[in-house]
Amino acid sequence: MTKSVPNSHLALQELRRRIFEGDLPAGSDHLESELADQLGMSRTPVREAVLMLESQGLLALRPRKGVRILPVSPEDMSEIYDVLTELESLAAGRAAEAGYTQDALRDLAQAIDRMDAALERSDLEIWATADDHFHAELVRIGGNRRVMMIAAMMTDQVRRARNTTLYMRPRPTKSNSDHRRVLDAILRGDAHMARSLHRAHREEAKAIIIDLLHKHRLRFL
Amino acid sequence: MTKSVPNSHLALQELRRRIFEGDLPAGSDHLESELADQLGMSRTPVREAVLMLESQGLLALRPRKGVRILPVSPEDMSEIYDVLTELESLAAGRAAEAGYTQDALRDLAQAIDRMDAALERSDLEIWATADDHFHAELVRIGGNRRVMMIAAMMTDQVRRARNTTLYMRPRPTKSNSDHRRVLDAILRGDAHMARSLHRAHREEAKAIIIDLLHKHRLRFL
DNA sequence: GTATAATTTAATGTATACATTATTCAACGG
DNA sequence: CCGTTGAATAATGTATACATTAAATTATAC
Repeated sequence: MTKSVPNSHLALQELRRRIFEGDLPAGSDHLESELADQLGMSRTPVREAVLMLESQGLLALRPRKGVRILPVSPEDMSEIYDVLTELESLAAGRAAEAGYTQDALRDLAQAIDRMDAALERSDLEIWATADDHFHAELVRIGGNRRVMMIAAMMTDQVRRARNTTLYMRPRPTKSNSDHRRVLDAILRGDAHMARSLHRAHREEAKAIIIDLLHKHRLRFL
Repeated sequence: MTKSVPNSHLALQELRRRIFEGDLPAGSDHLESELADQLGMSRTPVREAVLMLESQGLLALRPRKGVRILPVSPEDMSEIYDVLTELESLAAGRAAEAGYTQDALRDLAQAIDRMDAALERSDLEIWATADDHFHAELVRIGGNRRVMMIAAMMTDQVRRARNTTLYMRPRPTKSNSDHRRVLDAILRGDAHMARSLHRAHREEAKAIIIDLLHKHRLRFL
């Protein structure tokens, strides 16, 4: 028995994958009919997927010119990191106030452990995956569904850029100790400390990335 | 010559209007075909509009049951106000850093004046419109397009609820003096002060509204 | 009378044909 | 030769017909 998953949903997934993996490069244009052909379905579900992706800021519909996969400029990165800084800090504070048990925070702790281990082996891919997980989980336990949704959206928008800069930046050892201190503050229920620690963490990350983009003259990704 | 505005765009506008004005009440269900009939167009553009509205959090698609106009619960209000608090405070700080001239801030100042005048006459509708304008303009001069988009989305989600609570809450005189102090901090270029003043302003507003909802046993709006 | 299975129904999901319109390219006039 | 106009073109926007499928309803067995 084949479970019924709508084509529009498949199109959404597949287009997202192609954007993140670079099969649809930043700045490239594509006709609805081309995409439909490639995905083996009609324009209708593709169009629906494209509308979703537009509202998520991953591409732009340019009438008569096709859909453009949106590049991410340094200014975009700055905007996105600013939003993430504010909302994740809020989440960190709220998580601290919520009084989670150590057990409920195990997922966070394990993500940090994976980051440490990955860093030992200099496996930046694994490190990045665990880092993403840490931030997503932090936002989740913050308990605000809208913050979750917005943070996921912002993270998606920088995903490609992140892959590019990952191997340029210095080894993120400081990042790991930051994470531990944030987790510790949450465990102790120190909301103010969790907030400000995480804010500082994000602001540093932003500064490093933006600096990197300028140094390497990366006008967009 | 007839200006060419796509039906899907008309549908979006008109559905938004009907949601905000209560023609499509919170919690009500509607079939795509009904909406299409009412709007005098086929299902296709209506469907596209509905997908947009779903991604903006105004309605939910419930397969086989029609689209549901999403009610806003006190928990939703709390989430939304938290997001607005963080992002508008960021905007206030950034606006202060940007070093705007008095002239560039005229729009903000005028909005405050309109609020004062409206309050004199106890015209809460006008006051609310000017208040919306103040917050939107504040976010605009904050210079982060993503913050603008998110703030607009959150504001849309509480628009209906706001209309309901507007006449329940005490006269927002404190609100006006808050606004003046925020504007003053921005003018002086005091980012830290602008941030914390606006944060306090929003946190107070949140507390008042949430309290009101509980007192009046308003489980959703 | 109740529970289960089969059938009907009604709504969405999808394909396709068509309408509309911005762009392109060519013809024409200056 | 350049600019303007107008037809051709190609893409999106829209309507509609159809396929699919979850829900409702009926029929049937126990």
